[in-house]
Amino acid sequence: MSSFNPDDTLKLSNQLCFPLYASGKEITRKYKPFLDKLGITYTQYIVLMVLWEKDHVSVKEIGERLYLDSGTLTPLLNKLLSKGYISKKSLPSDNRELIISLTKKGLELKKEAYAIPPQISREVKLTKEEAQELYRLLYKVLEGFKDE
Amino acid sequence: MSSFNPDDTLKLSNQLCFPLYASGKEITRKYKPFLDKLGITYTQYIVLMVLWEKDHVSVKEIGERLYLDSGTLTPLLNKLLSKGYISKKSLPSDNRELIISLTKKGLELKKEAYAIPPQISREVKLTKEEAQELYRLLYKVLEGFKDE
DNA sequence: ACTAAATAAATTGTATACAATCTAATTTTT
DNA sequence: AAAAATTAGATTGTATACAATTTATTTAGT
Repeated sequence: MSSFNPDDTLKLSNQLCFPLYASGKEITRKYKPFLDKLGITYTQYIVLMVLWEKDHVSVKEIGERLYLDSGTLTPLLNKLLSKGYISKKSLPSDNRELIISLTKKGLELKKEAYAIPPQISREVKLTKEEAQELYRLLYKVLEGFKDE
Repeated sequence: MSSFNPDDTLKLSNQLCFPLYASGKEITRKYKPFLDKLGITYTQYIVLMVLWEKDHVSVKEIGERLYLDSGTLTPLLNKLLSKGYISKKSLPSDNRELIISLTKKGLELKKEAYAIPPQISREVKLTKEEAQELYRLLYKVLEGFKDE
């Protein structure tokens, strides 16, 4: 019978946080070789994914979708702007809001991105059922964080 | 019957990568208020966790354990050094290796860290079974990445 | 023993992240 | 309507991350 040892709670192997942190970091690293070919980073890629799904959105909405704040998004959007993938214009009805839109070049990049997700999936060694369960649990964690 | 639409693969909601990335980011953010009280960051905390579990390890071993490279660890270890939590000395049998050890202050910090994991667990709205399954799946992802 | 290859950290350069603060614009209160 | 509160982005400062390169040391091959 093993009794409770407070030391155990501080072992990496007993923490959910560490594998979450590490797998998040490692999976984005897996994207790098593919995204390098497109000349964008992972964070730039997910910003474009938001826009590919729904064009003309505010910085605030992008941030809410991706859990990123303006300190990250402002310089990142400037990079996407200078690369010619997006354009900015302020919302006439509320000049505080900055609306981000895809340029033709930004929209065309989507075609090149199609091939990436299946290649990443292949590197994730999970069955379809496991991947679905992981997906469900991760969103449950994320949703749970929103409350407090 | 819905036919396959290549657009769907590029939706955030269809990607495992995004919730991995986001939950990793968000859970470390949850640690911040607790770690602020100790005056350390999340990455510094997991480096200390490695040392609390096994003292006197090389930079390389810390990096392997945490999936971090020297570009991240070197400046971070210098911060822990200047805060007085660790000491450095090179391995006599191989001067390339830098051995990191806890100071008394670094060891004592462990007592203050005990209380943190249970408080984070409380914010993760998963049942014990779900948390275990998530843990298993995340490590399966991480292990799968090691191969290639 | 001597050179080539390999290894461990440090360094350099680029790109996030995010808290905290600031600024401008809009809304709410009074 | 004027003042106060709120909101959206931008800015500032600190701390990761990591690829690529460099340096010092060690090991392997001849």
